[in-house]
Amino acid sequence: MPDKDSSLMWFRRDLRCTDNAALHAALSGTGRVYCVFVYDTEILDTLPSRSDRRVEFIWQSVVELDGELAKSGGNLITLHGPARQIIPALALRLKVGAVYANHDYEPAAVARDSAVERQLAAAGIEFLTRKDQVIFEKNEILTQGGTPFSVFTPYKNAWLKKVDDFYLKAYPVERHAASLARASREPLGLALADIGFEPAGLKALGIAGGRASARGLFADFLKRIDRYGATRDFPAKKGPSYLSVHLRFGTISIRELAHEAWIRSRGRGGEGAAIWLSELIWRDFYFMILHHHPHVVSGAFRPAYDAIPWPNDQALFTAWCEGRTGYPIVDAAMRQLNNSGYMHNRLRMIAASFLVKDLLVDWRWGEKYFADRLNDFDLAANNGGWQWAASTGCDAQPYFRIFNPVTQSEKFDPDGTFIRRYLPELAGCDARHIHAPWTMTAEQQRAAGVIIGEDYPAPAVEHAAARARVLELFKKVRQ
DNA sequence: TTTTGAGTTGTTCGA
DNA sequence: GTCGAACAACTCAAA
Repeated sequence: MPDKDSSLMWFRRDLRCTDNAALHAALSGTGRVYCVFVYDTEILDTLPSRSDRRVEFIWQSVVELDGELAKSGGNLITLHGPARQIIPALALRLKVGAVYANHDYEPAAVARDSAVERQLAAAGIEFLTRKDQVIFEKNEILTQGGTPFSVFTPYKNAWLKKVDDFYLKAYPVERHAASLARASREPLGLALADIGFEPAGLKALGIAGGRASARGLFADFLKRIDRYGATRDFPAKKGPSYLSVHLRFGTISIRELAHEAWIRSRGRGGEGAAIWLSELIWRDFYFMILHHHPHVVSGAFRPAYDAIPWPNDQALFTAWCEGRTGYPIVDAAMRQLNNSGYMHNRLRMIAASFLVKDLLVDWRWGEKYFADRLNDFDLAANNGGWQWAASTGCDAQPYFRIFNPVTQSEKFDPDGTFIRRYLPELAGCDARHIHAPWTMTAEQQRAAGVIIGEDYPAPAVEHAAARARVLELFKKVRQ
């Protein structure tokens, strides 16, 4: 029989023991609380490589989390296998009365949690879940008609109207930490090799999992948050918070970030904080969209757009993936992604727009490529971003709004600093030509030390012609 | 129910 | 170089 006096906290994408809703709920009960993290093979088996930056990040965060729990006398049971079987089995073995976890909104996770809940229920064990990774979820922000929003701005206005200290306050986990229970660590140790993965070089990239790293990034960002609005669009500048990967795995709490941004946004000079808060609201928005419209995982938010006959030229797609389209801003962006697992937000828009509207490749190909490589990959945000860029999503940009990769480059990397960082072959180009190096004369190319077509590719497509082609493609669907 | 105003991030053209 | 309009109509949200 389950022991009503103990429970199990199941960590997933909430790898911290401060300000954690489900952990707080578990510790607020009467009994002992065991903690577990499962390296879920149903997820890990889908990864393209055994050397994955996300897995290394999770591993580092898990090790840190175990250390934090140990300070209060607990520890983290770490297991490897299919979570939907492991969690019910562990709950039975520990004889707990309840399993606690935080909500996950991805369709596959929802299905997994339903399966776990059914198995637990059959054994008389409760499965208790909490909202944790967003400020407002599901149906908390609705139109006056009681329906979910599908346009961002009115959603954001309603969000800002509703938010207050109550929704932004931290869950005081520390107060109850004495209830943490210690469990034997068998059968799995804590090494990355134990789950069949190798280090992926995070340290060399200056990335580290865990809450301490997240806190450091946040403190640094707060020093420049006032300038966020003016700097965020320039990939060569240190504008963004770089917290996305930490938000993805929950090594920092969204409440902690949103609370600080909200307070500052209402103060003097709070414009930067207000813009950043908007980005956090976008995050809530896309989780809400995914909850209400799970079909976006496989197709367009507006199904009519699934009829677009994308030519899907494999060679063009490969050139895009490898950063050799001949458009420097696109190629530099893709090499940043390939080298580091990160891509600046402005560049995500430029690269996505280019793949879809210049190379005429199905947005889902690009979505998948990003999903496999982004350290901060999140299904809801990545899907929303791609559908926005492809003009197939809710509140997407209009189909005729097509980024010009040269204009964008001139505007947001005016002196070519970012391009030179990732395309050393173009380092000798002057700021006037680096955005469109094919416009250099043969003599200029020799002077710059780069021959177009040899040292750096000629443009894969001509933008003006590509623009006309994609407008035609959309025209067919609209008729 | 009907009407009205508005909509993340742009580009191009012509004056 | 700078500016406004057109792009092309549509859907959403609120009055």
